[in-house]
Amino acid sequence: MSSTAIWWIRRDLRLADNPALHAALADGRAVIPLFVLDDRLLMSDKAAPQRTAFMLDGLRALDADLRARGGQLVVRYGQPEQVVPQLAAIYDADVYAQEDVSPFSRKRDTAVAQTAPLHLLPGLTVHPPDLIRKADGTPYVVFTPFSRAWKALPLPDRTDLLPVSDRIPTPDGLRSDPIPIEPRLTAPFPPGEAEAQRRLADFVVGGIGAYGNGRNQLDLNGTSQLSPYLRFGMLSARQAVVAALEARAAASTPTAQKGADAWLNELIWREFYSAVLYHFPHVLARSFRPKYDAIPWRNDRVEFAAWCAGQTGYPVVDAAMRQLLAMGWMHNRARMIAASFLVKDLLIDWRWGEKWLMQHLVDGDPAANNGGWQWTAGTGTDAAPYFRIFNPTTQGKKFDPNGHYIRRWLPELVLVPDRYIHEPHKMETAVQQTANCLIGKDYPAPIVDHRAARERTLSAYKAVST
DNA sequence: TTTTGAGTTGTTCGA
DNA sequence: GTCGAACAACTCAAA
Repeated sequence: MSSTAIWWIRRDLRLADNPALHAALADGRAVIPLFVLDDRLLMSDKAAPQRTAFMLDGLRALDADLRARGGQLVVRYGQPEQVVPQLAAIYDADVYAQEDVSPFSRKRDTAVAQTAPLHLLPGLTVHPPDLIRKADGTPYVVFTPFSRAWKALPLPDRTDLLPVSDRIPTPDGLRSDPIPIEPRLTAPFPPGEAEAQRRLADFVVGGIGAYGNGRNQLDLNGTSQLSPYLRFGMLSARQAVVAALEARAAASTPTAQKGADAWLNELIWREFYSAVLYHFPHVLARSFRPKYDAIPWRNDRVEFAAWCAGQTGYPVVDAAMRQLLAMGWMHNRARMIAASFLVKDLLIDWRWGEKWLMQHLVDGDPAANNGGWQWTAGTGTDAAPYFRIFNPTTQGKKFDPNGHYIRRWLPELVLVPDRYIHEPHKMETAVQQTANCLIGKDYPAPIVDHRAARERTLSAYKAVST
């Protein structure tokens, strides 16, 4: 056996609980921690500058962690199909990597495996996506039975988490290309494994107990905000699930138990949509259910631009879209409201919204993002019935009752009185002047009438669903 | 193979 | 203001 192995890093920017790194280190081998910067991904039309910047800074953090253990990160520009086999040949090294589910990754890995000894290991999800199947061998397409089957499999506990090695030696003399610098919105999500662990610990102590209801409230920080870290594997899915299970076991009140259960459920949704993409890769291009590809989308470019910019005249929708631009992240409830508005009020193809979010989300994950959009559009697995159309005003009143979320992201509405905060266009002229918010000038009137838009969508969907 | 119960996240209407 | 029913059937999972 060669004395060197390659740990090919993709979505596992961590040292702890890392099956690929663990396998590479077996038998005391030196390890080449390799990251290939692939222009096909960096320049893809679904790439996001914010996500790339988060990843690049995450690589810098990983490099520092490796150097503290006698190693270093090796970065190469190029295509893995060339870079990985070349390096493997030079060092006579086996290659270990965490298996991914996207069609791009699977095709790439199949190609690499032609010319390099590639070993794919689990870790993206707790249970490998092809493992959970119905009795007849076909994959689940409904969440609840999937989650039952998922929970029925052996679940990890703390002793299953792989430890970090003290020494991760890298052979001398390896060239590493410089990690590019991309401007990053600094505040919201400092990258790195240590930060991910801190946040997980904080959430388990301070947030998970109230997660059950708090996660839906737009004006609270009730979500875990761990998604960017899960996206790049700075936190492993297994670490998150262990934390959820432990929190559930330690819960002293029904509310706390409910909170832990709710978070575990969200993590299982992540596993579900990973499995859906694995088994049904066509969902990235088309509706899961083909009949919905016939919906006559209006695809009005002016309205799409208004949605992207947060200028629809529906405050909660606009706050959501501005939060996305400002943070590279959006509250989960806000994602549903904004998505429902695009698809069912504007009747714009869900793929347009899916792409826009991928272009801006730090946590943008093809499987979860696609699953969420197809759910909202009613075109996917276990999707919302098409007649379930969010009322943006009602949603705002319910989940942001005092307008704190709206005012945080829409400064032009700061002085609008509470009673108008969800419907600013109903202010009389005098109130507009007092609030320093003229409708049509400082803030738009609604670009569609919700009631009419709802009827329009119901008939469009009805026409294709029979 | 057939049957039966069930299915993330809502809204509107009318009593 | 609050409540239950209707929305519109359909597909899936499992017995």
